[in-house]
Amino acid sequence: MPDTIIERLRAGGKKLTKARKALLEILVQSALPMTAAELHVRLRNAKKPMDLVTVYRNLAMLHQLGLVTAVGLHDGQIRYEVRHGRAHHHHIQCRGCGKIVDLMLCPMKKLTSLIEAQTKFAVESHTLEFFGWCPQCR
Amino acid sequence: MPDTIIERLRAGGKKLTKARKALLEILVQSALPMTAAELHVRLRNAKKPMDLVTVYRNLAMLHQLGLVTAVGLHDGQIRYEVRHGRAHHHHIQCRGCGKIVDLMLCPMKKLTSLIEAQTKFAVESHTLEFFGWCPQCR
DNA sequence: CTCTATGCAAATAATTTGCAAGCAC
DNA sequence: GTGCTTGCAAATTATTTGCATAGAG
Repeated sequence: MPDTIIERLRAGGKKLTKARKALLEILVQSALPMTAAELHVRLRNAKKPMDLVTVYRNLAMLHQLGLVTAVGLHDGQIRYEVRHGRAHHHHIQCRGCGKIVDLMLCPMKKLTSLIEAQTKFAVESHTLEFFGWCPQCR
Repeated sequence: MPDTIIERLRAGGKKLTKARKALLEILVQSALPMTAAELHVRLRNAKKPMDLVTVYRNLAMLHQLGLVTAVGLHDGQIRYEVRHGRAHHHHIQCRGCGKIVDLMLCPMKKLTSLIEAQTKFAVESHTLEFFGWCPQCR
């Protein structure tokens, strides 16, 4: 778990509790974005049970500090993944089995300024997700 | 309300009830994607009240027929907009007031084939949403 | 007349809030 | 010790399901 995450927690006035450390460890090791419920189960399996409510609160806090990214795939659940130390990227999810795969590309850079000129919005972030059928499901 | 929407309803074995017609009229006239709750209120205001449950069922049905598109902006609600007769596009939403603006652009065409080659997925659709601050809120 | 559509009640699922006790610093 | 954290219970919000009646074709 990179030191900077802990530093940025502290910079935000947050404490590194045992529970929080366990959650961060799982999240850092996960290659793919996870839901609160998934984290809840993984914490229980790791013998570090944490109330689901606390998982939600920690994810919201980490999101506010900008340490995790919220990923909204269209199954009605919000997933989170650690942002620190990872290149900005997007995902593709299989319509059949729900599998998620990282896409290490993002063509949005140039578009952002175009959109800012067009709408006068100050663009802060974007989401880009693909949906389709994985090799096993098609 | 374009005839083709009604034709495609019928082609799907669906009936054009008064309630459904009122819902479609509001949805067609709306420039921006709407939630089930918003539609419920608008129908009530238009003196064509429809149970919220029925709104959900109609939106799900229209989505299955491919007549509406689901837009997932990150505030925990699904919005729908009529797809028929509109160019494929995306949205930007203000972090402050929640305002949504259409973006008439989509740079995904070339990317799709790149992603299909990279992941072996058959890409079916994608979502692309921007978030930022509108002129009034920044 | 047949089958879909609707309303109402109730059930789920995801997420949030209130409050008292616990732990990090 | 002081204030952020956590767990537990309960409340909210979004959405879905069951069932009997109403309406379209």
